[in-house]
Amino acid sequence: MRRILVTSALPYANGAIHLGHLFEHIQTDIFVRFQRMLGNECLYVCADDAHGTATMLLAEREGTSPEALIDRLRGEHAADFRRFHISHDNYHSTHSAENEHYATLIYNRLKEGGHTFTADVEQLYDAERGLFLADRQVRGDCPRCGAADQPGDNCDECGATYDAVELVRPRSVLSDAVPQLRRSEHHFVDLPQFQGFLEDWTASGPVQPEVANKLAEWLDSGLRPWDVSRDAPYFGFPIPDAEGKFFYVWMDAPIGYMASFKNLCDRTTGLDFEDFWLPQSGAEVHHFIGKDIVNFHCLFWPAVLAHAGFRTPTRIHTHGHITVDGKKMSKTRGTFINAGTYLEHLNPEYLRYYFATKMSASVDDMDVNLADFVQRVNTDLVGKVVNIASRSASFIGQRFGGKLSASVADEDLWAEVAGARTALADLYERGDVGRALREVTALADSANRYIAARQPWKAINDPARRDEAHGVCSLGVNIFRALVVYLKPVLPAMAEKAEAFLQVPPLAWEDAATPLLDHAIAPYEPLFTRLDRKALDRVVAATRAEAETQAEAETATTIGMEDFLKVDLRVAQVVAARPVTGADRLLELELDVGDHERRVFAGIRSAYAAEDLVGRLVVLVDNLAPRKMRFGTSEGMVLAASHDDTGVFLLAADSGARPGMRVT
RNA sequence: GGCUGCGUAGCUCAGUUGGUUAGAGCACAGCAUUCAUAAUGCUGAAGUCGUCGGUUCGAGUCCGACCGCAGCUACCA
Repeated sequence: MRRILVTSALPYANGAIHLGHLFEHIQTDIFVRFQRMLGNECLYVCADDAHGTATMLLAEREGTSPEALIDRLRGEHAADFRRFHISHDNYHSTHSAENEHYATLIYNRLKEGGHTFTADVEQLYDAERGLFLADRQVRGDCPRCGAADQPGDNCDECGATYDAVELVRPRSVLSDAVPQLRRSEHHFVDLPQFQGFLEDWTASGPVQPEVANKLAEWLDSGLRPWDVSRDAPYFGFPIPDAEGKFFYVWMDAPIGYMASFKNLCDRTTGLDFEDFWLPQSGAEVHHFIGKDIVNFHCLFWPAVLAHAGFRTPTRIHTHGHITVDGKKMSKTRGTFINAGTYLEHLNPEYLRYYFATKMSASVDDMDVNLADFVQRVNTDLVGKVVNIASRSASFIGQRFGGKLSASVADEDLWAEVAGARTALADLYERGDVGRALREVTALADSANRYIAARQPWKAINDPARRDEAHGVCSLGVNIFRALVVYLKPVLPAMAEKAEAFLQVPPLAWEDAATPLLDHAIAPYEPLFTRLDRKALDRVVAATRAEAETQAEAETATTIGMEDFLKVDLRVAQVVAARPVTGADRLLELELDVGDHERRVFAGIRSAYAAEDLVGRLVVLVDNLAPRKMRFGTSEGMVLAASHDDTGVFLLAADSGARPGMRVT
């Protein structure tokens, strides 16, 4: 028996559980349930990632304490997962006594081992809010290309990477204040020391090949020391012997896996933390993560563990991201679907099944397609697999006293179905769940073909062929039972209903090897109903509505007339327009504003051809501060309406308006 | 910008080390069937394998450039 500890990445405590979290947890849960069906000891722990500036600021905005906020969210998250049948053995929090213990212990051991140091860092400080700003919390002009309003780590326009302190005209996204440069002492883990260790570890096979390539890139370019401290105010654990310093959230987040497990051990007899986490442990540790957090799990985490006296992970299973209809999940498109919204309208097992059909051992992204979702569930699952039980069982109940035949009617077919369990187990073990489900569907096809060929509905009325019909229908039920075994990691609730129908104890993997003979079953009741496309549309509509409510709440602050009048809006006529070479989205416009002219770069090239604009009347923000761009200086802004990806629509003045007229 | 991947029928995907006419499921069309939750079976149509160029007797597969998508680029988490 293998002893296996499994984790999913910790959801962050600043929002609800959505499709992305669900994909990962469903993937993990399928692995876990499969291992348990094999008879392995498999423990599955997770937690909320509670620390960091983001939770602190969200709590402040909601007028509550960080502790109250994270408690509330942890409760919501755990409930959402439970309703999706995610079988966590423990769902803890990184803001816990266990986590503080291990974070401190690990840090101290790294320090004692000479793997840490301190150094002064110059960082931008928001004096208005009284805190240091992360790179993404500062925006300004790109120091290389001059593009306006770029984040503090790299430029979206030209792709340059830089430090936030290099930004031209920086401002804080929290308060809009101009940040000050301040010096602060930070604590580092000396990652370059672990270069050789990580090269060996990566090569020893715990990650997928694509991930190994990515890691090789980082290792080849040389590791840099890892800054693991943050200045107060910060919501996190204090660093020992360092006044006003806290552990960076990514320092204590993976340790949260250990803490959650420790918390489970403390209330479970016979479960020992050290059996799983000491270097000589014979147990396995598996992490399931998204490709966006590979660096934390495959560089920092194993290095930190190994140098603090713990074992390293057995395997890190990295998955790709989800797109919906080819695009990133989006609130305005209604595809940023929260777990709670989904559950109001649909059975969670539909989603488990559909996601499962998409799972593979690679890190490819997966496209979720709503039409495909409906079709997969209805055709493959209901139409093929469940249909086998449905079309066989009624005869067993009505004509054969609810009893299955005493022998197998077609040994070859049964051998095909029962014999698939080895290959299927291998696919589940490797994480190739989508392929496993395709195999299961193919087995269902074989069964349906067999039943159609033998026509039990005709044979049953011929006394000479009555036994044959009994045998065919009984084999149908037995094949269905084997398929339920194969699907049970994906569809635990359906499997439970099937077990009641079959009148058997909980099915284990090896039960697929032996048929039920001369066995009484219960009357058949529909096990799984079809997925209604309208219900799915309601989920999308509800999601879109939530997004709109939220957007309104964010912009509904009223302003006085005096604020509005600060904006000098003018009618302007397009004198000349041309595309900007080197920029995909920009048009350069020359505008007549009555007594003066303006040159403006407008991001409307996707919607308007330059020649069509000449002569048009537009509305211009005349007193907008000039912006230096890569291609020149833009002296104003032309007003246009836009919503998400529906397009850009210029505002126009009706005929009769003259260039230079004030717009109020 | 650099990097890791991906781009194959309307949709979702398979295509092992380059080897004959490129596969599956779904959707679609026709036929059959009626036991089954309009569920099943058979047949069919559908692809310049992102674009351009190269290597080779031979390229979906190898190489290069470009386009598109996703992610990373270490202080968003």
